[in-house]
Amino acid sequence: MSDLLERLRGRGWRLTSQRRVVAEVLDGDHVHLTADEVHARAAQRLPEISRATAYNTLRELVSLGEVIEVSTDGRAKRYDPNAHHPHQHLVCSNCGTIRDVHPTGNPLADLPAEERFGFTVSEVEVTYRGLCSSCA
Amino acid sequence: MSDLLERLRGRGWRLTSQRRVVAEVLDGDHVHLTADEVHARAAQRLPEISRATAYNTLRELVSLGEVIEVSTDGRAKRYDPNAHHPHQHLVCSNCGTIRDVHPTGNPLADLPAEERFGFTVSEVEVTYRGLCSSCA
DNA sequence: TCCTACAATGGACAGAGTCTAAGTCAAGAA
DNA sequence: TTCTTGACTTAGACTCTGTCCATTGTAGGA
Repeated sequence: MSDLLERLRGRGWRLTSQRRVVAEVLDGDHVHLTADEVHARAAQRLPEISRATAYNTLRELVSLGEVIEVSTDGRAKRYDPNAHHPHQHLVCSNCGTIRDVHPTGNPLADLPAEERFGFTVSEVEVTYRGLCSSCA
Repeated sequence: MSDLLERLRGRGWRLTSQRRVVAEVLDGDHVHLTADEVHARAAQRLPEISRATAYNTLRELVSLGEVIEVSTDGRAKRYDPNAHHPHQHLVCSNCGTIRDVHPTGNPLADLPAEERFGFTVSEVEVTYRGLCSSCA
């Protein structure tokens, strides 16, 4: 994630302390925080940061392709910094824990032409659900 | 869908006019209405029906396994009455149109044991995204 | 150092969904 | 048929998530 800031600067992103802490909070594997969680953690380091700024920064990171927006439960969207390694998600139906997973196969190839209804299909999103070891 | 009411009665569901119109509204293929759309259509037939009742009835139909809850866009959840025929969804990224599709293959088998992190995986949800013929 | 365009703030607002207290009614009992 | 009662419905307040806007602040170039 440290090179994220480099990449952003390279794209002409104005680097502010707020944007820096938001980017820092989104560092690591299997990170899937909600916007409010991102804001709360950012506020631990930079108490003045506003909710709107957290939301704005997340939206920009998503549109820059640096972070993926995931909504696995119809509640708050979650933000996944693992945007440069294609993956899918495994979600615990009980506690909501999310893990990044890498299934084999290519689900796009599994959708026959007669099942495409004239759509130009470009993306597939797969969500596995079940119980994690703690909840089982 | 007409036998849905039979099944519900068989389960001891108290059959009210409100529940009947909600069930009737959810009839057909490729039906993916939001809760508010369900309420609006139900209200055309039964003007007094309240929003809370529409929400309650949908929640019950979901927990009875008669209707599937789908959230393809992080906005309002949609309700899919096609619960007894396993299928996945194809969504237009532009206009939001949803179609039921039937991919070949078994995505559950594509998740190797070492990628399951101790989870008991029971379900897979696949969402194909792209542009429909009108939006392309 | 100074400027200024871009970013941050905070509070109002909006959409989706839940909750509650009070009123109503379906369906079994008599 | 009428009565009774617990389940169902209602309206509106409330919560949660997210967006918008007018104002204030500041990063970074000249």
